[in-house]
Amino acid sequence: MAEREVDRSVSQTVKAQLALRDQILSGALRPGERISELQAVETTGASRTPVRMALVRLEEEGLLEAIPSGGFMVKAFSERDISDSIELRGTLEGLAARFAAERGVSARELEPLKECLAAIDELLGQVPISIEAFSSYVTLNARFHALLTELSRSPPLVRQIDRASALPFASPSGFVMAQSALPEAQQILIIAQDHHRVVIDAIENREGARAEAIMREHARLAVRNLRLALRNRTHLDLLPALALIKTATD
Amino acid sequence: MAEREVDRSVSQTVKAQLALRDQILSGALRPGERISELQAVETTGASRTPVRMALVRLEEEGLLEAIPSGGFMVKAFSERDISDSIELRGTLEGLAARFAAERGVSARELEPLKECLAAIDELLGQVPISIEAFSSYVTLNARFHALLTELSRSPPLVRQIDRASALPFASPSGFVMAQSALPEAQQILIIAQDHHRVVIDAIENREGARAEAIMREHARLAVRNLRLALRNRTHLDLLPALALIKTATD
DNA sequence: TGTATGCGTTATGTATACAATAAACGGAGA
DNA sequence: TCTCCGTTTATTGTATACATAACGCATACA
Repeated sequence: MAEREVDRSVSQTVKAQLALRDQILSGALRPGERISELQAVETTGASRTPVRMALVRLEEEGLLEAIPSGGFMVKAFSERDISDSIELRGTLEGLAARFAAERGVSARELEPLKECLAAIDELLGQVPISIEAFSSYVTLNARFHALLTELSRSPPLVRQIDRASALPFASPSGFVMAQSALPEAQQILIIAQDHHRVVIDAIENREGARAEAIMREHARLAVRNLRLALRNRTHLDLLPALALIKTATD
Repeated sequence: MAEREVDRSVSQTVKAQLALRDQILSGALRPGERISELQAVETTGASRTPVRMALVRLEEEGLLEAIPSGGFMVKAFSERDISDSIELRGTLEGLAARFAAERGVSARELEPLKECLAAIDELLGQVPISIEAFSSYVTLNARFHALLTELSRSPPLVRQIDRASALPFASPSGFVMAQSALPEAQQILIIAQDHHRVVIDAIENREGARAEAIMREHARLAVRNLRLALRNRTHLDLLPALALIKTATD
């Protein structure tokens, strides 16, 4: 046996999955590129079995695509794939918000969301917003969306929203990051924050339709601004942007 | 090596996945039950590696749940999980219908859908509907929904809808089957068929909002009737019903 | 010169052996 | 008799060997 350094604190499968995801998101593996198992074994430090398990998981996650003749390749996404994914996610979050409103949420359950809201308000108070504050915003925003999703009390829906977020740009953190280069960034964040406030209000008042509508609008804002960001920075390759997101959210 | 009968026409992984799914859907493996790899190896005829791959895929599919200490168990679903999944699916199909309407669909692309429609009309002409005709209906209905989904021209959305259908009752075939025991079954099918007709019309006339609304209504009909079916047959355990569906759709 | 065929190389699919961990059982002590 | 701890056993996680199929290259023939 090769003197492989084995880290026992985490399973080899998980280790391999994280390592490979990193490689994909960082652009080390380019879209369309075939992934060699042996190469993956070398770069991840795991052996072939866990590597294969990781590859299967990443395929189900949507980052990889099975090649009919065998093996996997990194999936390539068009701009439209990504904007569709954002809208898709918004639709699901809309459903979650409606469920929350219709099923009722206690004041106690809304507390953490309001804390998020307040924390974001504080960040947005700074003009102009610093890069560190922006990074905090990304984290808080992701937390807000996760908490909101949970309010639906619907495990299948929560699961589906998690899956829909696999495409990184579809995540709330993702689109926000894409906008960060724009001078209008702060205005966008202020509008998004208003959406957050409205959805909470709608849920408190048990207005399901309103809660749903605002989340869908929230996603449409994201799509519009993704388009804007891509237009303003024509050189912005999606993949490096993904790497940026990863750094910011970790 | 044991004299294992190896079927080379299909990969062992796929074979194991199909076999295990059958076991879950047929009720041979009950919800909450832990799946033993060794047992799965015996029942599927594949060896441990492909069995494990199949287990990972089924987990991602939502039929299995990973046990923290290792291994997998069959996931259990509440009635609400299932009705939520149906509504979830309806929401996604609504988005697909809207995309189709907004993005435009040629008459040629609508042709197969209209053929489906006509074939279903013919089946519904019989009063009362026979069990064989009902079985054909289930197949045609599933085909209609699949074709409709494709019209969205959005790979991420198609993928997500496929995933949402993993919970068998969430599939159009599923809920229909659950209703089959009811005397009102035929009336329900007639209403559903009307929905199908309306969504085609809306797409043809590029009325995105109307196309979306009718698909969501379609799902709500399904939820109402699932509830009704479950109430009328209190002894109806969900799992045996799944077995019924499987038989009908194969 | 272009194409087709065959062989060799390489990578994937599969099987199984080994290691490590968690559960179950039994025994001993309070 | 109940509880706690140790041992045993079973099951999962990992590694690797083997089989098989695909790809590429080279050579020969048209």
